[in-house]
Amino acid sequence: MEMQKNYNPQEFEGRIYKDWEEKGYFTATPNDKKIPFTIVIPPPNITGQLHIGHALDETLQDSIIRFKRMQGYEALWLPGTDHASIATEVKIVEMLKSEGISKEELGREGFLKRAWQWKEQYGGRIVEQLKRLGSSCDWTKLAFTMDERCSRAVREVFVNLYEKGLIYQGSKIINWCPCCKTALSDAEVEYSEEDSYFWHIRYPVKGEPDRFVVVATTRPETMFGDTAVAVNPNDDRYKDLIGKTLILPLVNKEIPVVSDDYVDLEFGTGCVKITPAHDPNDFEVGLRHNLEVIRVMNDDGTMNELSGRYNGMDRFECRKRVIEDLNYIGLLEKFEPHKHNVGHCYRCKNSVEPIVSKQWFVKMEELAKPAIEVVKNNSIKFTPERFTKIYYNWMENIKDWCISRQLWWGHRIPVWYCPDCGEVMVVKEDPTSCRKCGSTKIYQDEDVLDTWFSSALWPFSTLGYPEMTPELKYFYPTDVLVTGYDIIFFWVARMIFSGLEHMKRIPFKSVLIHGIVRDDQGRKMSKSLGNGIDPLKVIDEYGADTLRFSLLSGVAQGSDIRFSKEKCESSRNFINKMWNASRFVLMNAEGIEVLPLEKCKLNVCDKWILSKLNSCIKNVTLSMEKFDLGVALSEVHDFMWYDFCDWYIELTKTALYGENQVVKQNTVSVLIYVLSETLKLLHPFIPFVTEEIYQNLPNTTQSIMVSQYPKYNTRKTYKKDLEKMNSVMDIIKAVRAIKVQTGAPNSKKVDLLVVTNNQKLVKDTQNYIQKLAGVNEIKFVSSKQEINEKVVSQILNGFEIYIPLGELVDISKEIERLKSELQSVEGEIARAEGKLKNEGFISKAPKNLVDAEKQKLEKYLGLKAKIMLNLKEYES
RNA sequence: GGAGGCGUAGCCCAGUUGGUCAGAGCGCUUGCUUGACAUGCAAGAGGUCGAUAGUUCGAGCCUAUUCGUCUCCACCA
Repeated sequence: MEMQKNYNPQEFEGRIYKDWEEKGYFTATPNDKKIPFTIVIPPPNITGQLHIGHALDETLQDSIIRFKRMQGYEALWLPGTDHASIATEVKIVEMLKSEGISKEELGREGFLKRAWQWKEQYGGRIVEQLKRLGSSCDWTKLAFTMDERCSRAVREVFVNLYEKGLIYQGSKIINWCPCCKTALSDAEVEYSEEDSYFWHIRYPVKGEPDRFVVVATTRPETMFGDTAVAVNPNDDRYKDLIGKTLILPLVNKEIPVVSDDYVDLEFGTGCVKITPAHDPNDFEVGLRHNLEVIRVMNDDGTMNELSGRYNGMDRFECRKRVIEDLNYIGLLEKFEPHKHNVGHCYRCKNSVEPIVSKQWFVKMEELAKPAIEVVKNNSIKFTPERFTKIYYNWMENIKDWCISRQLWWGHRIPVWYCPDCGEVMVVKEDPTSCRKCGSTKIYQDEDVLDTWFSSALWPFSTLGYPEMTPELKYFYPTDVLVTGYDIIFFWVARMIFSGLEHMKRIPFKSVLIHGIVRDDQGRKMSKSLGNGIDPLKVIDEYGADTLRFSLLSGVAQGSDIRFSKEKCESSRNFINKMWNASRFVLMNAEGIEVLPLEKCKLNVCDKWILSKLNSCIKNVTLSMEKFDLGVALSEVHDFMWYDFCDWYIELTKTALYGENQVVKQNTVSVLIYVLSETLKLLHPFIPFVTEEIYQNLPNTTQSIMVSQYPKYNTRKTYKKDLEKMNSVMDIIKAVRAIKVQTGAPNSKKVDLLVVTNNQKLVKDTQNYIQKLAGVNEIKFVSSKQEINEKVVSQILNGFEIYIPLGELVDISKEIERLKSELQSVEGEIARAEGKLKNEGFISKAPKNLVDAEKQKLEKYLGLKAKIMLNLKEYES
């Protein structure tokens, strides 16, 4: 099979993926002879399609799972999608709106029908996109957070927690989104600083004309819900007011003045209006003082009948009107600009209202303790480690989790009420009648669960929980969870306490945190900026491997990465380089029987590249084990390009273009071996192209996907040959440099005079020196003095090389170079001497270091002498 | 208010436990169609590692302070 000149991914990526899939390579089954390695995918939301951030997440996971699979683990990457309750519902409502329908018009049943259609469409699309990325997911286990399996798990968990008293219903202050008309958990609120005003309002004191208490507020529209004004008990200004009664303006309601430590003397006026129904702190104050909780706002953000004449008005309109009216009646003392943080719904971005509402909660205190413990005792490790602090911070200050949502798309809360006898049934199977009185009029709770309630169970619900299936037994706990730092609270933390509570075991051993993908200017990708990158377009243009390479190259754990066209291009260039190197190897291997390495006679170059390969394997494996994929990738990249292509391939040309068939066969065999091993190292990162090339190698019998990952072998490091080749390479580089610096034409071949006591090495490798450095004839001389003509020189470690000037034109440049070299050598000498003169260094530094320094000094002194000698000669 | 990240070549970033680590890529300069590759090859230029002080025989790496920048958490009405 003929390889094309340039790498062209479109030709093979689709075909290869299909082939893998058909052969069943992605499927993992419990196997006692193998060790399991499991990753569950962070299920993408079915709200739309995959973005570049997903591509990063999936590429990391796929690379890890492919690595482990090749290492011989029973590697399972379990795929799936998330119903994303509120996010999807928002999208569907938008879609309906464009059709001119509201969700209420459609009704719950009709709405859910549309939602499932949506799920089919977008869920399917996401799966296709994952496949195009090359994801080696076990599709036979594809899950969805609302499928039968996961729903059963949700039901089981809810009932268990309820029966333990860890789920309860209560009226508390929650975050309410008036736009989505649902409660939100604390984590679902995003705060941002906004310019507003601090309004100072006079509340008249009852029975004392012209006396006012001035309260400062940012939310005057909630004043109708005020049930007290609080002052600090130690505030001398207001001591006499405590216990008195105030008249709430505009509605002329009587409210007391209470004292509470919560009030800060320094802030505002020192008097705080207390609105228990609309502020979390006020709610607490209200509890302490037994205050009435008066809710003045409707679910949609309009004012209700308790707000008097403002009834029905939107909250912001009401704020404006209240201020105007207070001003009109002279009760607005003043207002000043004020910046404060306002909470917004993480889905629709509208500002949320703290509101008292009856909701379902999970009691967190007991669940959090063991979840903290498993991280403290290292059962679960965060990479990078600094995220453990963020985790502790959240877990240690956690409040009860509001899990009910006033939405339709999601897991409906498994609670049934009996209107006849008031029985509440929390059960695993849908009941048809009241278990107490037998009434059939029972009805189910209208609300659904927070979408994260089901995601929290993902590592075990997908494997069969509550049933102890063979899969659950074998693959749980999973090994690594790969995700962005943005969902540590939403998801990672909740999976940890859920796993511990329901499985009695951690859900995963380590958490690999990555950052977000930014654009080429370092900006976050966003719809408003329009700077989003569609991974599919990148695949269309460059291929999936290039996309993957770009995402992985330079990923440092936990930090954000930039994505740019330049990056894509340099990734593609690398793959193209590798492609062509392979093409070279294959062209030369044609018609030659490839020998196993053991039967090859290895020369110094072969041993050198094998040693380099060996240490590359060691380093790459080490980095992979640490999930440091960026480092691992750059390690193979460097080996492939700088060692294999730039040096080894060039070195083999003397053999390949020579006449000796045995040497040729040996060389081809080594080339094939090294290439094949390198392809394996690269396969987890760029699976398609490595497979395509691998299939073209002679003697390939299987897919590279299921081949064995290269292993480090101490016997395959040839230390002496490494040293020899370093010398040879030094000589070649020196000759090249001299030629360039003296302005010799590239095509011009030069003679080379060498002073050395290691003539054998030069003789053994003279073919390479001649070919790679453009050298004509190599002669040995005993010393510089023996040379009669004008030469340019280079002093190396153990070698002095001289090139007769001949027609080489410009030696002034060489003099310049020598001078600057002299300068740096003198610098080194000064540094070494300084160190060695330092008593502290001699006595306290390790001995080998001191010795090394002494040797260095000697070496540089010798170098200096020779450089000066040469300089003197040129200048004469 | 609390916590954390980052600040190294023109740009974007690597630098494991302090001692050949001052590095890669892109860009730049010079020269090359050298029988795999111009998506390439060869040779170069370019940085007092944000600032200051300290610990140490020795600091990009440790400590303190400071400046700049970004992020997360809390949310004093």
